[in-house]
Amino acid sequence: MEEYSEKQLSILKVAERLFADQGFHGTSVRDIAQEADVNIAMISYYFGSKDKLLETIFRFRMEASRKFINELLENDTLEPLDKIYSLIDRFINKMLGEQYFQCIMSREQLNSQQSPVRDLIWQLKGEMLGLMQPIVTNAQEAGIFHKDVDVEMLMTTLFGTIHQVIPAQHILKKSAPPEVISDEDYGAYIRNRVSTHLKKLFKAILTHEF
Amino acid sequence: MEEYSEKQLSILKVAERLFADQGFHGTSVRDIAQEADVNIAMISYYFGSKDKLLETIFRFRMEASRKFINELLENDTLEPLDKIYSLIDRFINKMLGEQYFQCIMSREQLNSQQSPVRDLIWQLKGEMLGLMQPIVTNAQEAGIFHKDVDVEMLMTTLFGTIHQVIPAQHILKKSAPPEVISDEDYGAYIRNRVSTHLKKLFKAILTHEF
DNA sequence: AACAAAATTAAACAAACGTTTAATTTAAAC
DNA sequence: GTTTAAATTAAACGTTTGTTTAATTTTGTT
Repeated sequence: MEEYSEKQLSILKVAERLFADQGFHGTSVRDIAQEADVNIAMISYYFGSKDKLLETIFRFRMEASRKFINELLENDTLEPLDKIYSLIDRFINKMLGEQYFQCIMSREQLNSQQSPVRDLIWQLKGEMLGLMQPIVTNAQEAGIFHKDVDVEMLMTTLFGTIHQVIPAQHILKKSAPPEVISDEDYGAYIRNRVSTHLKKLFKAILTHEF
Repeated sequence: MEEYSEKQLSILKVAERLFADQGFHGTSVRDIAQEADVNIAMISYYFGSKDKLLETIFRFRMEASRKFINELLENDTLEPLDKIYSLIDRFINKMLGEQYFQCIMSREQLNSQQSPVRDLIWQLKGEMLGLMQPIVTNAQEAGIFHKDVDVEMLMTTLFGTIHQVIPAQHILKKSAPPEVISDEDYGAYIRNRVSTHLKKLFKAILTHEF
């Protein structure tokens, strides 16, 4: 909807990184202003307050997530399992492509007192579930997937695994083959590793004979 | 090692809850002092500083986790899959039994700059992996489990799923049968649901024919 | 009872916080 | 070129922050 100037975007970008690295309360508006190379007052001037700044980051990313979800709905020709595979890969790419924001989400979803940000998070998660649920259900009714699968928990595993991968990358990195050197190589290595793992996991539980 | 007085324990308990609910920087020592019904100065007097207080909480819980790991090592008579099942259940009980602390861990592991607390977290995670790795590897060599399983990622899924369940409980609650009313009922319901899900998941990926 | 050590308190500390003010510069419109 | 609005600044605002001080109370020991 709204558009942001370069200066506003640079504030949003810096704030997102710092909130991710140090937490919302661990980051001061002076930190943000300094790293974004703007006057402190500009943050209130543009966004109203520090809280509103966080909210802006969320609305900004969430809008993109909505688009993302709608795009996923258009994969209607694939078979159920391939749909799931496609969904997994897109989720991984999306979430690992905006790791700073995902860090903020990981943090904010833990806050006990409700807030606009908290509501946005669970709203989005609901929509994600609403995306996956019918794919699985349809395949279950068609006899392709098993009946006794807890889709809500499967979604939890999907989110949880990726969210756990983000801070664990420096550990997972150690198992990478020696030819993985550059940051790009490394990003591709992680994506592939998570993708392979999750696809196996989902295929196994959705189609395995018990 | 050290023992703590009732007053100290009450501070630790309150601080753990508040850190979990509002984050470390989102909680003031005045908040803690007030809820624990002690003078503000007592926190510095007992623990040195707010940072040291957090570190104390971590050392306190980690010591228990070490014991927990060592107990797990004694299940040597079970078959591989049952070992895994036992491990899953114990992890769930342990982690859902100290949800406040797990919230703090979820948050702290995201911090980019290293700290004593951060080191402790990854140290413990390494030990957890060292616990699971040989169980799977032995079973793989015995031909009971599949070869192509990424144990490190499996551990990531285990942690990630449970860590994701903690803040998602108010959502997962909605699917509970009507006879689940009390907090205890509800705790048991969640534990069982997560347990069932993770066991299916692990069994499927470890023993499924691809 | 007298003393020493530990525990507890209210008050004060400087530093950092988010936000606002009022003055100034830049840009746009006429 | 003048006028008006928007953007930008440095400085100050009043709180709140974590921590310390110094005085007092409690506790334990002889």
